[in-house]
Amino acid sequence: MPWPKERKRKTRQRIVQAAASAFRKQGIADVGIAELMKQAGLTHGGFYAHFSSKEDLLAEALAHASNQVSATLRQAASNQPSPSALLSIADAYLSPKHLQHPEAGCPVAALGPELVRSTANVRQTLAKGIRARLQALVDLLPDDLTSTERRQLATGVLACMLGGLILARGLPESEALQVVDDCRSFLRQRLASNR
Amino acid sequence: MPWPKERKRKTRQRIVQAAASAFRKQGIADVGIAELMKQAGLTHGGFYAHFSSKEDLLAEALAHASNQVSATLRQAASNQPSPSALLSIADAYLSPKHLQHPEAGCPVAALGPELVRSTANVRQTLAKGIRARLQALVDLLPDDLTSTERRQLATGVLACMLGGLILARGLPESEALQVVDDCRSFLRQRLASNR
DNA sequence: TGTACATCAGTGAACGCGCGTTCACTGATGTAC
DNA sequence: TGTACATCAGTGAACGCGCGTTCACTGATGTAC
Repeated sequence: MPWPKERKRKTRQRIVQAAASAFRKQGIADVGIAELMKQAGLTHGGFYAHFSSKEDLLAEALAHASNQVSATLRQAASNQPSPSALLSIADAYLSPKHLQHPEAGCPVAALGPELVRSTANVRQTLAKGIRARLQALVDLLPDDLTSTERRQLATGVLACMLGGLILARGLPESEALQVVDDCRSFLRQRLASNR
Repeated sequence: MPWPKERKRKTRQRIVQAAASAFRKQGIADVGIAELMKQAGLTHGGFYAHFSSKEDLLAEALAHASNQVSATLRQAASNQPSPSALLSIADAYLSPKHLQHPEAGCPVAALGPELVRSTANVRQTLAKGIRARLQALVDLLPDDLTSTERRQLATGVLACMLGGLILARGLPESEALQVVDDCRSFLRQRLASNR
């Protein structure tokens, strides 16, 4: 083993991070391997020492972005009592910051439809991410609801968060801020009635 | 005027229709001009007699798809009293048919994030479509609500519809059907309380 | 009524470009002796 | 302790391909006389 074993892992991680940002910012088709490798401080030829193809990297970048966002949302919910934990998550998701920074935000909002059309490997990673997000929300709901009620509530709230962000990004800034605010109000009222 | 003036208009319309389907089905980058023209029964060179660029066509195809979906949803709401009109629209939007046929469905659900990254012309068309959709929902809400309440309700419902469909398309079929059903239940309960 | 002409939607070869991928090579490092 | 060697992450030129766009040309049609 001529090179430190850690070095390759770190390089790979740099590529994945660059890819996770670039894909979310520019879309999958508009990001080139050469550009990505340059961002990681390398030349394009070395790419295939780490990944078998662009799609292969995409799946890893997606998983990375999903985990990143999950962690952020988990933190937003921490130390909040059950009903307002969901609201805190919605507030974080529907924030101006998230609206304006797709490259650091939810990969489903930034790339969802493109990912659906991708390879089986990418689609499986996407499905895994969605299931994890749904489960995380379900786990935050109080025990006195039935599991069906919790699933419906979690699904509806997540759908509204995702759709609200995508709608907002399709509008000029002032209208976009109005849309995310309106979605927050909508969810606040829905969750106040608690079922 | 050597050729019937109607002929060019009809040919153009055929290209727009083919593009509207193909873009929603395969994404913008994966649809080629040559393939599109073939679907319209023409060869690729003739494209530029009708459009100045692929982006130009995209804007028109988007407008076409938006109008198409608006008409479908308007029909779903027709003859329904005010509260259930919104629910009828949600049921149509969150239907298995819409889930399985992005090529004939909502262009925001099929292409939203890609459109946001596109040219100013395309983004303006997208914004116009979103505003029209929001306004259509607002107009269906009863007059005894304030305009703020109506806007928040319409925005929240539309966001949930859009997000629910995108989430569902990221999952295998049986889970996808569960997600759209759960969103419908979520909205039914939200709209039952009427604010 | 018939014929020469102008128009322009549509044809199909060609161009230029960028991208994903391949491959022969390099050179920094850990190991064997 | 020092030196020859094996490894393999990373380099950079090259390949092949597909795509958006251009352009000289065609031929079906309406119009002028």
